[in-house]
Amino acid sequence: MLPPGERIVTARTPDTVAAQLEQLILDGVFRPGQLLPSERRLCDRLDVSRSSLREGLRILRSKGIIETRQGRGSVVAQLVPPRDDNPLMHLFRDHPRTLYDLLEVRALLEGESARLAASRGTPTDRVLITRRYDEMADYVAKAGADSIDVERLARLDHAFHLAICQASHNPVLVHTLQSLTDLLLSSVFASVKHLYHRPRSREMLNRQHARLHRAVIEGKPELARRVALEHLSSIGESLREIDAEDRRLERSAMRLEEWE
Amino acid sequence: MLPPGERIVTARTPDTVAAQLEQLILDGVFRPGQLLPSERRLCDRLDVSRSSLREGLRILRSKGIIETRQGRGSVVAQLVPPRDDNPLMHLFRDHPRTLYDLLEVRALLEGESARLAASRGTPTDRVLITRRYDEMADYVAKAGADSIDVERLARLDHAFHLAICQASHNPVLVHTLQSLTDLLLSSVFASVKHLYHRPRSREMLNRQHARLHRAVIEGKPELARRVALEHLSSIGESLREIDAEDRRLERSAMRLEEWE
DNA sequence: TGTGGTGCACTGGTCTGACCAGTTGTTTTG
DNA sequence: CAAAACAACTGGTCAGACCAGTGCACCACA
Repeated sequence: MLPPGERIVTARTPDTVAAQLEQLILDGVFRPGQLLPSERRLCDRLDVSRSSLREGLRILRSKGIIETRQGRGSVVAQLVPPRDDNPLMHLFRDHPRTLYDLLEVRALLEGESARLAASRGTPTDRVLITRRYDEMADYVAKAGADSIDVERLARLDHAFHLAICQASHNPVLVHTLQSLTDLLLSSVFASVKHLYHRPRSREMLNRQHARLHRAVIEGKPELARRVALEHLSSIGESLREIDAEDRRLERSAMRLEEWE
Repeated sequence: MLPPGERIVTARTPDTVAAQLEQLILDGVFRPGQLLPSERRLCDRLDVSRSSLREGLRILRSKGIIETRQGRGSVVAQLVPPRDDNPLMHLFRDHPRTLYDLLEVRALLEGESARLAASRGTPTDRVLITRRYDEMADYVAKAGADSIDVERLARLDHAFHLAICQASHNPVLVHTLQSLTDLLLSSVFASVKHLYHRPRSREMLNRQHARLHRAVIEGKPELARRVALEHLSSIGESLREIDAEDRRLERSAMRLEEWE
């Protein structure tokens, strides 16, 4: 019996081809700028068909490891593809205030996304949005107030908002909002978790989600936008409150340390 | 548009296959979680050999856009960002329709940025904005209509908008807008250039810049926002005109009905 | 003695058709 | 009725052919 979720799969030929060539490049056998052997030669050498070899090369090409020109051959790329560590991460480290700037931008985008979803959303979109909403509402209703799995709730919450955004039918909007959300979660997930822990905040979120869901489903663009804006701005306020409390705790902890 | 220094090369079959399938996914013809038609069927439909089609699928697979299992088929991936770098960046490139989605989001952000600049901008901000505006206006006035260096004008234009955005005092907004602008310029710089080449568009841009500048400097947030929105939407219209004039409607050949 | 054209031997790009190997639903069989 | 066998898909791989660019050696002409 195989472990659930994990699936043993025989390594595909193109993947092993790519891995072997990558290793050769790492080992310095093929150096940057150097011309690789021709495809036919590589087939012989690695003992695979040309189709599989070509798919393997395709993998390396889309990683930016080699560059290919017809009639010429494939060369090992000179530059390592640029890394994308997000410059905003640094901002968060040094300036907590950035969190509220982030919420400001997210509010703008969430608002527009809700507005577009209400005006452009297809029946299919509405079914999906409602499904996400029900999953979230059901979980909140069924789980006792104490036994709530905050991580799971956060995922359901996120899925709901994502469904709305996708109904806007603007991939750029989806992507931009997604990356801001990732940024938010990766930097201050701990704070966001507190939102779900406090009964008062949780009830507020529930009410707002219900209103947002209704506005979108009933096709009321301006209302949807306004509700989304309020939603985000009250999240901001709650985070401010939590922040203020944390500070108080921190101060008292510091005072405690001084005496120990 | 190709990155500078890149040769113009006839589009390879697997690349166009990947681009076509990406477009269909973006259009919602194939939705996340859905099973794609089988490779043989896709070959027939796209009129390419199975080898080329498979290389095309390989491209999508290495971008994380589809997942494939032997004997089962290929499904559109559920999760959008499984990768460390921005996978959708690839998806956006070379898809003309996405351009207008991009402009839609940019309009939203530019509008808010102008509004905030008008309401939060400090005297220093206004001096800087005015300086950028004057540089741009002076250049347009001095240069004869024929002898305009479009690249330089585009830089001045961009600097003006950036100054306004920075006056919003929201680093997240600056960063988000900046990255969308980069995406825009790197993908369709050629089209954008045309805007400056046409006297009619250029005069329109000048007028709108003047009005935007005035609204921000005089501290009229709502006016500034509205002017910025109009600015972006008329850019969109002009690009649509250029696109329509320029060429090829053949892209709409493949649409939903054919796949059902 | 250059020098420009021409051809050939490479390179990758694409197509065809065959067979192997998993998956899944149906049919047969105990 | 359940389990085994089958059939009809799916993707995975292979071999061989031909097309299309590239670059170099060679040769004829100035």
